[in-house]
Amino acid sequence: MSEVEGQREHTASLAHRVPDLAALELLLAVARLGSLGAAAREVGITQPAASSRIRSMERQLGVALVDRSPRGSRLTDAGALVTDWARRVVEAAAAFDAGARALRDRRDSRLRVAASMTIAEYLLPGWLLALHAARPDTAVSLLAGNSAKVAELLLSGEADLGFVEGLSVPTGLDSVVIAHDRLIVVTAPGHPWARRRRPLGAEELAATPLILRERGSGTRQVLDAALGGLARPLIELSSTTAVKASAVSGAGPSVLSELAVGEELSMRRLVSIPVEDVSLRRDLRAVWPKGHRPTGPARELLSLTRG
Amino acid sequence: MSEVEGQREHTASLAHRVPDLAALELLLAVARLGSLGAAAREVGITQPAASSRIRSMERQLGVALVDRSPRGSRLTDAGALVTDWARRVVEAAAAFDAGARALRDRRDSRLRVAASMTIAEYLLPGWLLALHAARPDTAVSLLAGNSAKVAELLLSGEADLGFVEGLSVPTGLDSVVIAHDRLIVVTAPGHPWARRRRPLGAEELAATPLILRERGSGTRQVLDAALGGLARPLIELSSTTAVKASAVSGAGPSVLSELAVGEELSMRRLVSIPVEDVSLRRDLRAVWPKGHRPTGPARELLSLTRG
DNA sequence: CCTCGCTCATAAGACCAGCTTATGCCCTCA
DNA sequence: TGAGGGCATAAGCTGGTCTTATGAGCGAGG
Repeated sequence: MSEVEGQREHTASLAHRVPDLAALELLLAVARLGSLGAAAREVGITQPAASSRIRSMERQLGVALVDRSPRGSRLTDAGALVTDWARRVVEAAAAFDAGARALRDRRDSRLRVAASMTIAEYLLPGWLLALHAARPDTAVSLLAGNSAKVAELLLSGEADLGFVEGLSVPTGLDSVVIAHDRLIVVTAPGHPWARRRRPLGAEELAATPLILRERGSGTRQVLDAALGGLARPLIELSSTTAVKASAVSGAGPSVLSELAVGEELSMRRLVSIPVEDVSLRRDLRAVWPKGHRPTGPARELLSLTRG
Repeated sequence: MSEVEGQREHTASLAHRVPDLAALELLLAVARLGSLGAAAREVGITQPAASSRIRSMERQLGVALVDRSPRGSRLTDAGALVTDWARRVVEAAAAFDAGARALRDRRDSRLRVAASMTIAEYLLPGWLLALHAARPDTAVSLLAGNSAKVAELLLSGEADLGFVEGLSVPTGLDSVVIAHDRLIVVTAPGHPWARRRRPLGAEELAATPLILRERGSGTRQVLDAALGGLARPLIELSSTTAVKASAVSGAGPSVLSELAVGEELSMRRLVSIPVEDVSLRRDLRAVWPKGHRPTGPARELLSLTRG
């Protein structure tokens, strides 16, 4: 039966083929410390547990990862590669954790951040990790919403620092531009546009039905403004995620923040279509109540975002 | 040691705070399908199992993720954010899986790829995912080594397509440049260089002891060539990973491929120091035995890498 | 030369997390 | 008003993973 099982590999989910996070962290510890036992101590398990965990990982992957010797363990070549790929997974998990933590500690945190969706999704976890590295004892809480909501939270004193993307700064707030974002036209690699030689024109873009966020979203506002209110929806979806999934599946072209599609582009699940004559840049701004310059942890976070 | 180690007191490891991959995949399925039951069917478990898994995830994170109603489940605002962060983790896991799979199927694969370490670590998993999307039935195997090893594998017929980074093309091979890589100078954010106004000059770089890979590595070769063989090592380490860890911990400045430090830069664990008068670009090339133009799956993979 | 100290491996048993099956309630739609 | 889809709860089982206890290889130092 177990040979038949091999055929089902396609259907088995990732979770069955990828070691769990604890195992990946253990592998990183082994790589760094050069010994199973030392790695075991670091992650708080016994040496036999570590030995068995690494061994079952090697079985699962079908590759020898470490060279064990009576005076330590070193990574094999394959192990070095696997460790590096594992590090990416662990880093993504650390970002997840930083975000989730901020989301949970809604109440009594020292630094309460309000951010628009795109920024909260794609940039904030990284900033939080950096902040944690610089000031480990700063507890951050996160509230997400659109620009109006961010302004409201700041003005009512429920948030200390805000981040918005969009064309204008809400009244009553001071701001500084911390980065730029560009909306880009994307399609699945199979779409005819993916093979175009010449950039897309504004009229052609406006004339083509697109997969879009709903009216009122920041992304949609910028696009409508750039095209003069003309964007034709093929489908309207209520989350960036849903829009991406739809575009990846080949339903049609879409316009999305470049922040949102970085991974998809680098993995070639989506391709970017050059556009001319359309300005799809927008500013990302940090904002705070007029006159109340950020201080303390807010200032610290702000300084981290200006890279 | 990393300072993270010091504060292990109540900071349980990531694995205890981040749901496992199966749970994250389930969450993605719920987001996509709008129902716990449907998501459960998709990932091959029963509805109560899914319900309980999501619930324990909400407990673990301390945040409500889905609004359950008698006619389905929708993500809460926080749930939408968490789902997006979860997607990053799952994508990293997918890249891990693609790489590991290629590493395992060393033998009878239809496409045998030989790649230098940097490319194998940072670029290949993404390409493999893209290839898998385009040609799901292509089995790929991966052999990693330095340029000479790649050339040897190609010439002896043990590999169909190779990827190398470096200054020259091994003899006997044809090549095409598929991308460029740049070596960049990085330090921990606390280093004095991080606050420089003016770019670093070549002499200053050559005069400063750096954290480096060992002599003979591709990275080191390029740096030595650019500086005229003058690079002064502060520490010499045998893996990119070790160099990065050392730089992050603040041991000193280092010179690394921008491919290797993307995450560190975006998370601000490292900062990039501008340099002038030094050419640290290098070509990344696909290579194959002279005369034998890639065909079939090799050609397919090649076309994916030229984005 | 022997013993200590480090390494890793193996075996046996305990434990706990998560699954399945079996139900029940709620809501909507025909 | 009954059918169907949606979610929650309860009880029991299974399996993986941990721990403790032990053995064996290798190197350094008295």
